[in-house]
Parts: sequence; C-alpha cells; structure tokens
Amino acid sequence: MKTISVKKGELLQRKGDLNTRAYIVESGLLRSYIIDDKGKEHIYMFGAENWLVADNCHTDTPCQLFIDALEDSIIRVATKEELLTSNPDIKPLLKRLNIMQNRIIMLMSSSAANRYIHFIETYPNIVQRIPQKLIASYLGITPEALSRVRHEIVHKK
Amino acid sequence: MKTISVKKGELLQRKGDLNTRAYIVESGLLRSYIIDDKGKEHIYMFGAENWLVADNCHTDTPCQLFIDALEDSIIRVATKEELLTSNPDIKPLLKRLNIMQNRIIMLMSSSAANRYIHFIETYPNIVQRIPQKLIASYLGITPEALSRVRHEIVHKK
DNA sequence: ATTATTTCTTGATGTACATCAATGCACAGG
DNA sequence: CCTGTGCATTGATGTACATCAAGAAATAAT
Repeated sequence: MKTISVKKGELLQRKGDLNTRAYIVESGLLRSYIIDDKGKEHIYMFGAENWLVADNCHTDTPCQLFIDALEDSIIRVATKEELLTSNPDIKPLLKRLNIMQNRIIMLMSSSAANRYIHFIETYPNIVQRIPQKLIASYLGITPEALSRVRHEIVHKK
Repeated sequence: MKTISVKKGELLQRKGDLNTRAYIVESGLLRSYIIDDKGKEHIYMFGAENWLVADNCHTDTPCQLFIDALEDSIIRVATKEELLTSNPDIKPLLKRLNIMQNRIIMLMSSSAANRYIHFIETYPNIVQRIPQKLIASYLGITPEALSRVRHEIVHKK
C-alpha cells in the first residue's frame, strides 16, 4: 500500500485493465467513468477526501471503468486483497451498497430536475469544485439539459 | 433465523419499515421495488433461488423498498446483524456491488433495446417465469415500449 | 493584457420513449 | 360454456430530453 501524488487530468486506470487497484483519496478529487459505444462519457462516481474509488469487477477480469483525477490529488493505492485483509470492516461496503441503491432508484424514478436537486443536497462540497458538464454527466443528462433545468429551478422559486 | 413459506403476491416488507430483515430465497421468486411519486412501480431487483433480497438501508432508518413474492416461495428470514455474524464472508457483498455497478452503467448508457438484450442474457431463467410488464419495470421502460422493442429485435434478425 | 480554451447558455429541431386508448388473447372461475 | 381479469399488442399523440449550432462568459495560457 503506497501513497502517490497525481496531477489533474492524470489517468489512473482504463477500461480493460486487469487486477485493478483500489484508490483511497487523501486529498483532491477522482472520478470513475465509462465511455459508451457512441464515445460518450458517463460519470459513475466522484471520489473526494476519504472516498474509495475502484472498479468492482471480479479478480482477473477486465475492468469497465476509467479512473482519472479531476484535481491534483494525493492517493493511497492498494490491491483489493490488501485492502480487504488490512481492513476487514464491512461497514464501508454496506454504505457503498446503500449509495448505489439510491443511485439506481434515482435513475429509474426521478426527472432530471429532481436528480439534480438531490445531487446538490447530497454532495454540496463536490458541486462547487467541478464544472456543470461533469454534474450533467453524473446525472445522466447533457450539459444543455442541465443548464435549462437550473434555469427552471431559479424561476420557479 | 427462521424459514417461512409465502404465497404469491404476499408482501414481506413495505417502504418505511424499520429494522427490516434480509430474505434468502430457498425456492420461488421475490421482487423488491419502489413506488414513485406518480404511483408508478419500478422493480429494483428480482430474487430467485439462493438470492438475498434486502433493503440496503442503515439500521434504524426507514427502508425504501417494498418486497413481495412473485411466486409461492420458501424464504429464510434473518436480521441483517444475524446474517453478517453468521456469514462474515464478503464475497457475496462484492458480487452484489458488481451487479449494481453493471445496473447503473446499463441505466446510464444503454438504449431500451440493449438493456433488454442484456437482461435476457443475464437472467434467462427469470425471463420465462414472469410477465413482460415486470421485465419492463425492471428495465425502466413501459410494457408498451418493451413490446415494440421485442418486435424490432425479431424483425432485424 | 491579450489570446486561446473551455464552459455555459439559448434557440431550433430531432428522437426515444411515455401516455392514452382500443383491440385481441389467454386462461381462471363460476 | 360463457365471462371476467390480466397481459400483450398496436396506433395516435405527447413530452422530456438529446442533438446541433451559435454566442456569451468564464478560465487558463502566453
């Protein structure tokens, strides 16, 4: 388990990599994302301070997610085995499951506007640090759509 | 940890319940789902033989998911604490995370048609046991849309 | 400061899927 | 046998969001 320093924009992992690591963010901001068949990026997760960013694929199978740095960051890197043996606590895993459950529910049942409102309430600290187009990508909409959603929200209040 | 028998249609858990249990399916088929603000159901997960069905909420907070039986089923019921102490293996949790990751990626990046194709490849045994409207609900589309998607697929081949 | 790059906004148009409504089917119960 | 009830299909229309294109505004680079 080593600690590394990465520059904004640096790529830590690409789709197809094998035996990928787990990245624990000490400072800075990471993102994991996919690129679909049309070449479009979709952000899977942001990882700020104390977050664990990793592709949850089975060992020895190619991963799906790209991971890069949205800010200059300090990152602890561990193999997944290492991580699990050094920290056998399952609470973080359950928390992660809970977050993903919420994400799925959001994606299935909420409008773009509600997803955005939920996002800024849940991750107020991240909102300020990234351009809106990245929020749009996380929400599953285009930057244009997000711009209009925000306009609406202001005018309805 | 007790074993119970439930009839098709029986409700095991409703949104808002506290300290909800984990249900391990011995035989039969469960589903977990939400009901959105417009009263529409969205299936979160199917649970066939050997699957664990549970709301992944924090202890003592109201749960989000309804759970009911799609077939007459035999179910083992455990508190989550019980489950974790009796079976401290984290592999199933990781598998679950992997499945949810795939679900999120699907929802964000795939068309209705591709989500359907992926579903029938991933859960061929479940497909045959449930009406199409439930598959549609899992995929996040309407039964009408699924009907048209299926029509398309047949005619493209 | 000036230029270059990226981001945000706004408008016009397109499209995937939703909604509503009607019809046809299957099958379960009397 | 008929008759209800739920499911699948099909058509007509609606809508949320995508796409494309152009400017404005903000950030970064020189």
